[in-house]
Amino acid sequence: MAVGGDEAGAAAVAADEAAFRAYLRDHNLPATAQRLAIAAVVLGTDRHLSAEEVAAELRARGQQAGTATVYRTLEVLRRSGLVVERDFGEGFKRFEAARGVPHHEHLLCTACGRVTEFRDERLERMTTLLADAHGFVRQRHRLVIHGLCRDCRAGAGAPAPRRPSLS
Amino acid sequence: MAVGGDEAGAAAVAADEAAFRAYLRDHNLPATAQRLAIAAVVLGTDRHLSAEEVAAELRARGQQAGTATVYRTLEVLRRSGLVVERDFGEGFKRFEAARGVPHHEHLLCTACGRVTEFRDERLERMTTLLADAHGFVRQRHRLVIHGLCRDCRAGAGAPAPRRPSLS
DNA sequence: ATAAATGCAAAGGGTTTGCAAAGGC
DNA sequence: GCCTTTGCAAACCCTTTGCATTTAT
Repeated sequence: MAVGGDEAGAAAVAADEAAFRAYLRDHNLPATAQRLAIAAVVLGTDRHLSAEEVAAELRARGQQAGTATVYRTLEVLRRSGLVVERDFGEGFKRFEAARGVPHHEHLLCTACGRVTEFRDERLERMTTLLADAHGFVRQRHRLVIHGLCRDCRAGAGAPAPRRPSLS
Repeated sequence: MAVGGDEAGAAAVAADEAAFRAYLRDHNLPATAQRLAIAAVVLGTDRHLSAEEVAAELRARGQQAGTATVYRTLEVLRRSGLVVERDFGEGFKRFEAARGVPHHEHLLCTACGRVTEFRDERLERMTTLLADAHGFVRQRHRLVIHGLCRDCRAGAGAPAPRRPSLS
């Protein structure tokens, strides 16, 4: 199962990888082969990968890194702002290339696990109003809609596998 | 730190506890002292308690129960429909008395951890439309707004403790 | 009396950490 | 060469499970 390739704009990926190198340099952090490999995996896909999936993809590329290194590097990527950590209540975390997107919501297919993103201004405004109505000053919010994606809705009889193709 | 008391309508709590006894009877499950004590704690508060907090409150009431029993009973309560399980991405789960509320959103104070609930019909409809716009059939959704509650907004200089009073 | 729940402790999954060895800069 | 990272394994947290004992009915 190869991750990456032309899923995400090749140019954008290259730019993100360069930004990560710059971040490492600016913070006097060694640019090790493992760090760059892990960054390439996470920044090179549109998917929301778990730590375990990142490690598996590294292995698939013949670039293996220890579990601890994977977690530590994901934390560095998170601090750099290039990667965002997500928790969909699955019992583990997922990591997503930030791509400079300010904020977006998630649609999660309950059959195949596919994650789709979207952005909606009205929702943005509405959450501010809702918070205000209850005496809160809104800082951020998080919406996840669970449902059936187009594909799974069609083949309702035989639900798609939990690990979908990369579309 | 005493949980319960008059936070939730005393009558409603009594009704829920009776409903739990009925559930146990109907399913041929023994109504043990531990089960009733745990039910009393969770059903008797409006707060969203973690398993550990439930155990602590039991101890505070001199009614102690083993960790495994707490988890097992929380699962029984969940299956009975009287309690709902929540995951706020804190690394553990919280349990909330269902109170027959169909669905609601959460406001989470980032300073003191207080959880406030609210319901909004427009949001309900909007999520259906949003899902539809992306080819999904909406099943359910989950919105958490993070922000500062009224109290923490006021005393901004000295953030309130992570474990707030039961107000 | 019987079948189930309890409690303890051990196992479990995901994640973090301590420390000797390896490797950037 | 100095300082950081790596990798392994142990530790960690929350939760679940196995099993002998206790308990509700």
